[in-house]
Amino acid sequence: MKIDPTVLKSLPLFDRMSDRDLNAMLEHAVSRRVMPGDAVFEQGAPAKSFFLLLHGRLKVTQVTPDGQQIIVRMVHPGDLFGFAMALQRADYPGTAIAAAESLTLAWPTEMWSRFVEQNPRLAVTAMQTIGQRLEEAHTRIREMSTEEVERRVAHAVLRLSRQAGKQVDTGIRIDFPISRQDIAEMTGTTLHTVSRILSAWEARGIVEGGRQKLTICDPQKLLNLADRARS
Amino acid sequence: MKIDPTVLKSLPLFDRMSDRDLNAMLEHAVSRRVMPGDAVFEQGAPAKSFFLLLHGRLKVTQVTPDGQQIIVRMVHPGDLFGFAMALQRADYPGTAIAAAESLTLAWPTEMWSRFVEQNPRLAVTAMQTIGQRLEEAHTRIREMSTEEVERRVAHAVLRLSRQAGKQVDTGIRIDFPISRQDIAEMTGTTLHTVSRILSAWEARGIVEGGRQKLTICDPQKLLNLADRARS
DNA sequence: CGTATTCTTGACTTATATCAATGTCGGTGG
DNA sequence: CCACCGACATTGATATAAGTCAAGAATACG
Repeated sequence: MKIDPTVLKSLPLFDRMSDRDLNAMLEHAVSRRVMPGDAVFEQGAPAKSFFLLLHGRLKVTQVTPDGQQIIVRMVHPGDLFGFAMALQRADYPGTAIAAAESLTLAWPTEMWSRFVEQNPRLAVTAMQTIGQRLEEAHTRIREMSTEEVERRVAHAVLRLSRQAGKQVDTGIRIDFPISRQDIAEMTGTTLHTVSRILSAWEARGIVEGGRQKLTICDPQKLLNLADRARS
Repeated sequence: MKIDPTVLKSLPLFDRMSDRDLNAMLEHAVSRRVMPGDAVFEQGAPAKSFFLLLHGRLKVTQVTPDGQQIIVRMVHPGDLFGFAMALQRADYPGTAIAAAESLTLAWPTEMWSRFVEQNPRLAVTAMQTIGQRLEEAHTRIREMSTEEVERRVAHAVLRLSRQAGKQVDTGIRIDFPISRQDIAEMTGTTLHTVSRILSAWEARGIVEGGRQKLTICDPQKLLNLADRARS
């Protein structure tokens, strides 16, 4: 595998790791390019590997028994994903699909406990990562319990702009293709409602929409919507 | 501290630990009795300790900036709780309140990393614990996104009966005082709606209510409500 | 007992889903 | 290069689940 170790070194997850350990890890890694719409792994499949996203953007989805889909989270460059073994289960709880062309690094599941036991520091860092994810999940539960749809969408869009925002001339552009349906699945609503909300915002000059595109023109107004109730 | 090590030994979290390590941990532990309504720690307070619940029942709550409360999770005997340090934060993200008289064991936060580094096995187990919690959170998000209130309440009640159910003559009784308001805060709805739902179920012989009481008489019917949509 | 929670129930309102068209974009192939 | 197709988006009309408002009743507790 020809992966530049300095790329990994820049990630908080690995920055405390020695060069020797890092190279040992890379020895076992397999990289793979994933095209938009392709799955890295599927819900329910045996968890043969765990992954690191080097470049691109993934969405992790789950489908309910009756066929409804939700987006569990977005995976951004530098994120570990698909470590089902940490959850003590043999299969992946969700499906990881590329939203944009992506580059992943994969390790065999068996290596996880070896790496962790050899390198307790990695264990601590990994735990903090899951902890953060748990906190994000609680935030989402809190929002879904207490906020009406418009505020939830405002929060979701603001998060996206922080995690995947790219400065362009008219504002901050979400840097990967995202549909109304996607936003609906992230906030627990329908694409119709999202469409109406974004249309209203566009009329007020807060955002600029488009087919699988979204640009935030006035982050301040969006923050107001998200924080104070009923504007 | 006079705590019987065999009690801890029976918990999955500690069963692989040597007697020596276990005793070393207990050396630093402080036990405390908590009366119903009392808080073990408060949201936003500095995370001085992490805890283990030996006996009783706690609810972990969060309040939103505008004063609405939600129940993040219930803590059952044997559960670790309040380990904010794993989330890499210095304060508690929620408040832990005793629902019934409880007995907790507390360690100073600083000890966590020491224990973990001395005992990698503990790290792995702890990570699995957080992982399970993450999965529970995702389940809740999925339910809140796709299910109507009655099914969510059904799922919540079934979970309670699994985690805190006690066989009594008329069915399975939730073994701690729980109000309609509590169930509402666990499912993202209002106490009115919960009350109506429980009344309807009582009329159908599925449950038996009461002030801060709840008994499941017909788990099968409840499962039907939870699984199949619109009965 | 009386006082304070907790619970129930009815009437009304509203946010949001659902149903149903129609419009628009962007890529593919003729 | 244009035309067409499929995916995505918009928007109106209507339905409805669940929230809000408002009393009252039941239960526990001091």
